[in-house]
Amino acid sequence: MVADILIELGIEQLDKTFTYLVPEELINTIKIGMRVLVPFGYQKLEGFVLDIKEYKKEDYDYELKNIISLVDSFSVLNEELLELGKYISEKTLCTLISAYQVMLPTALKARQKTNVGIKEKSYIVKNVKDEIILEYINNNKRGVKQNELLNNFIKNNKLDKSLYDSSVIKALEKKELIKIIKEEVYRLNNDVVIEDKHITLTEKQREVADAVIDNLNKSFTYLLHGVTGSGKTEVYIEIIKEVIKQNKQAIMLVPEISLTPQMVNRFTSVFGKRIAVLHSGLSIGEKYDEYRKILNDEVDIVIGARSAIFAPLKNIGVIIIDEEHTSSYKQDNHPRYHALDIAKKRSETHNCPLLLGSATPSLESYARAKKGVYKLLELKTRVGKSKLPIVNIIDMKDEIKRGNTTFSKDLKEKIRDRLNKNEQIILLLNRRGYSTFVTCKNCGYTHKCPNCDISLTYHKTTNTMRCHYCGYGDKKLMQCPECGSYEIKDLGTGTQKVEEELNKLYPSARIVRMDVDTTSKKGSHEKIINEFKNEKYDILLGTQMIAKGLDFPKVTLVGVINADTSLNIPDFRSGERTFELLSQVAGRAGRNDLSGEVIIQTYNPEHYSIYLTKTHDYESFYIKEMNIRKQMKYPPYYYITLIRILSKDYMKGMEASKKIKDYLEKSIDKNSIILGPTTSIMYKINNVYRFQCIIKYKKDDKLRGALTKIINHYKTNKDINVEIDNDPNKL
DNA sequence: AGCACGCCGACT
DNA sequence: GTCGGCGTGCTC
Repeated sequence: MVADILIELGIEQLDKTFTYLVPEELINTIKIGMRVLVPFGYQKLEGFVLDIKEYKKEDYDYELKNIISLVDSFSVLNEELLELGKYISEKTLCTLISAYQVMLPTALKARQKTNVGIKEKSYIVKNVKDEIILEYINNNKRGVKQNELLNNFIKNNKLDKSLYDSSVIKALEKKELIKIIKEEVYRLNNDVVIEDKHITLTEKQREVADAVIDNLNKSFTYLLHGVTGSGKTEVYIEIIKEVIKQNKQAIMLVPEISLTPQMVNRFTSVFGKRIAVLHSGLSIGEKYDEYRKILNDEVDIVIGARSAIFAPLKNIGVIIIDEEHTSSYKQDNHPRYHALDIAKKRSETHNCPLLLGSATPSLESYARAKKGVYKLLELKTRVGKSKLPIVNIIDMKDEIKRGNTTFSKDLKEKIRDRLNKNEQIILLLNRRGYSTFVTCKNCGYTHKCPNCDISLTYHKTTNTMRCHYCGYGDKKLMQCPECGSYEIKDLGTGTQKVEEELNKLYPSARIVRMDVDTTSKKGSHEKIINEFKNEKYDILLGTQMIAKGLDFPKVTLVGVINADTSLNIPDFRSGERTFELLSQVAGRAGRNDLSGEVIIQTYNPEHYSIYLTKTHDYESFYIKEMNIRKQMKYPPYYYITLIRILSKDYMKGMEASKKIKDYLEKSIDKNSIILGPTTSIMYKINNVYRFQCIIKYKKDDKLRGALTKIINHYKTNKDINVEIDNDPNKL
C-alpha cells in the first residue's frame, strides 16, 4: 500500500502530492483526510493523506519512503472538505495545501507546532461496591476527611478531583477504594438557560420564513432585504427550528466577533447547548474544542465568522449569512475566498437553501435578486412599536464658519438633551488614534511612515506617532525636520481626540471608546458591549465596529462625526460603503419604544450616498449607484480581477507590471478591458512597492489560463511577487 | 521551507 | 592552494 501525501509547505513548487509506503502497522488505520508525519528530504513534515492505493513498483523509478506515523486517530478532512479544497485552489489560484489549511482550525492544520490537545478533567469514581465503602466508613473512626469524600458517593457517582486534598485521595487510591478517571472537557462553556420566549412572528416574518421552509430540500439562494430592526433574527431562528426538526444542521455566519456573543446568547436561549461557536476571538484551544464538538456530532448549529463556513457538519439543512454585504466575508489575504461563494457550493452539495440577510444588500446580491437568480424576500417595517429613526444631515461647511469643528451645534445640544433624559448615545468616527496626520504649518511637511506611503497617526495615550499599516512607531515631532519651524499642527480627528473633547464638553458623562486600540484584549469587545448595554456608560464612541447589528434599546441618538471619511477613499465601492455604514449605524437608534434620532455631519450633504440615508431609501440608492456602475463598467455589470505586483525594487516592479500587461493584452479575450499598470493607492507598504493591473470582463474563457501562466512564471522569481484577487474588496 | 551541490573571489 | 559567498535545484 502507498499513500499520496500533500506536504504542509505552502509554496507553488510543492503544490503536488508525494507518494509514501504505508507501513504494515498503519494499513488498517490510515484513512484519506488524515494528517501524517513523513520524511521529506532532510526534514520531517506533516501532510494530508489525499489517496491510498496499491503499490505498483513499476510506477516509480525511485525508492519510496515510509510514512513515519499518524498525527491523529481520525480524518481532519472529510470527503466534502477535500473536494471543497480543490474548488478553492482552482477558483482563487492558491496552492491546494493553503486551501486545506484555511479550512481547519489552527490546532488541526498540518504542522502548526501548536500542540493543542484535548483538555481533560480528573474525576474520582468508586472502585468497589457501595457496601464495602460503607463498611470502610464505619470502621474508619479517625479519617474525617476520607469519610467526607466517601460519603459524597452516596449522592454522586463521580467527584471533582480538584475539590479534594491530594493526600486523602492518594490514601484511598492506595487502598483501592477509589480510582481516578479523566474525561474530556470543553474549554468554552456556555452555561445556558433555555427560555424560549415563544415569540410569535409577525405576518410578514411568517411569510418570509415560510418561503424558505417550504423549500428546505432544494439548493437555492434567497436574499432577505429587511430594514434595521425588522426582526431578521427571528426569521432565522424559525427556519433553523424547522431544519433541526428534520434532523439536519445549520450554519449561521455573522460578520464580526463583536456580534457573535449577542447572536450566540440569542440562539442558546432558544436552542440550548447544541451550538458551536467559531470566530477569531477564541483561543486556539477553544476553537479546537468547538471544532471537535462538530466532528463528534454534538451540535446542530454552528455560529461564527467567515471561516465557520467550513464547519464539517454532515447534513446541512440551511446556511444563513447575516449582514451579507459585509466585506469581511471575503478573506483579503492568501486564499482569497469569499464565504458567500463557498456557501453556494455547499448549498449545492447538501441540497439546502442559502439565505442572505441584510438591511443594505451588496449591489451584486440585490441585482441578482432583481434578476431572479436569487429569490428576493422583504421586511419593510420594524417590528413592534419602534419606527425607523429620523435622520438629520448637517452641513459642516456652515458649522465651520461658526467655529464648530468636531461637533455641530445640533449634535452638541442633542447629546446634552439625551444625557439629561438618561438615554444613551452612540457616536461613530471611522478613524482611530488622536489626530490623523501631523503637518508643519510653515513648510507643509507631513510626518510619514518611513516604510509605507502613509501619514502617521498621533496616539496621545502612548504619545507616539503610529503607522496603522506596518505598526511603525516614532516619537511625536516637536520641530519640523525640513525647515526647523516649531509650528507643528495636528490635523484630522481620531476617536481619542473626540473622547477628550467629549470629556471637556460633558464632564459628568460616562464615555467608553471602542476601537482597535481598546479591544485588543480577549473578551474586551464583549465587555464594552455588555457594560454599555447595562447602562454603565452614557456614550459609546467608536469606529465602524460599533455600526453593525448591535441592539441597545436605550440608544435614542446616533451621531456620525464625519460621514466623509469613507466617501473620500478612491474606490468604486466607496459610495456603497458609505451608504451602508450610515444606514447601519443609523439603525442602532430607536430600537425600542423610545424613538430614535440620527445626526450625520458631512461636508458633502448633496452626495446621494449621504442624503438618501435620510429617507432610508435603499431602492433609490441602488438605482443611482447601478447607473454609475454601468457607465464605469464596474461590478455587478463587469467582473473585476486585480493583479498586484509587489517588489522591493521600484524599477523591477514597474518592468514586471508592464510585461504582465503586455502578456495579458495578447492572451485574453479582446472584449476584456485591461487597466494599468499603475502604482497602487498606497504605493509602498513595509518597504515593498506595489503596482497593479485591473481587468474588467464579462465573460473571458482565456483569463483563468493566462492568470495561471503569470503565477507560474513568477513563482520562482525572488524579486517579484504577484498576487491575484478575483473580485477584490478594495482596488 | 531547508539543505546540499556547485562554481567564483580573498585569505590562513 | 582552500574557505565560504549565495545562486540553483531537489525533496516521494
